Amino acid sequence: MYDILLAAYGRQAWWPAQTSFEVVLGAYLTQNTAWRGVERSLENLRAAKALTIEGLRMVSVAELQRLIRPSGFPVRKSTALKAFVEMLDLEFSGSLETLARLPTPALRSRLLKLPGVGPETADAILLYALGHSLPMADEYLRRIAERHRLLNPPPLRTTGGYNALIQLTTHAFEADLPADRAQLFNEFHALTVAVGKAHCGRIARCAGCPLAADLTLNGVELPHPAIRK
DNA sequence: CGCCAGGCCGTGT
DNA sequence: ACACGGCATGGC
Repeated sequence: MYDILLAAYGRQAWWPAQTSFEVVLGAYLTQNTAWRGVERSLENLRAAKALTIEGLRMVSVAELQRLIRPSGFPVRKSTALKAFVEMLDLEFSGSLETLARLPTPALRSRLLKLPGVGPETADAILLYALGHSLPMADEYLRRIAERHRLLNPPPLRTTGGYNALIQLTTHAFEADLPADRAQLFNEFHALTVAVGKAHCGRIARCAGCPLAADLTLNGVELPHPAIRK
């Protein structure tokens, strides 16, 4: 599946951001939101000099809500972002580098305690902003696993479903060297989003999907119907 | 106009 | 643990 997607879409060079902190902001803002809107919010933040830790610390919540409006849920997301900066200031001397020094399991646990941070946001921050090597999943991978019957029972939109997808990805890359795995996890998720945006929405658009024709598991070809869920 | 988007949270069972 | 509805905005 990795090879098929890489051949179809090429290297994705994720995460699309200039700084690690910008990755964090994007990870929050893209929750259940089209990336286009996130780009507009990030532009607003950039223009307001609020794209840095210091900048975000200084901006008022009301102003922050106005700036991130294009990516939706302004009340929840502004509160969550302020909480992230507060944690950074109180526990990690306001430094992402300090935060990144925690061992992966402790760091993940800490992130999950933050308001507005669930499994996907935590793992995106770990993998793309803090340089930790770990597999991650998202709604697109969940749909792919469901529609191509990669898991039995099919993964649900719950913590259990998310963990099942993480295990599946871990096993799939088991044979690869640890040094390569970070890059493979990085690229695989980016490719998942690439195919997801094109073909794996709530309503599947199978026409032209590189997975629909080629993906086989245990010798069984796995085209999927345009189911809706 | 209706449906959708790179989730997460509170409540009820 | 899981089901379900709410959270908000802009694009198509």
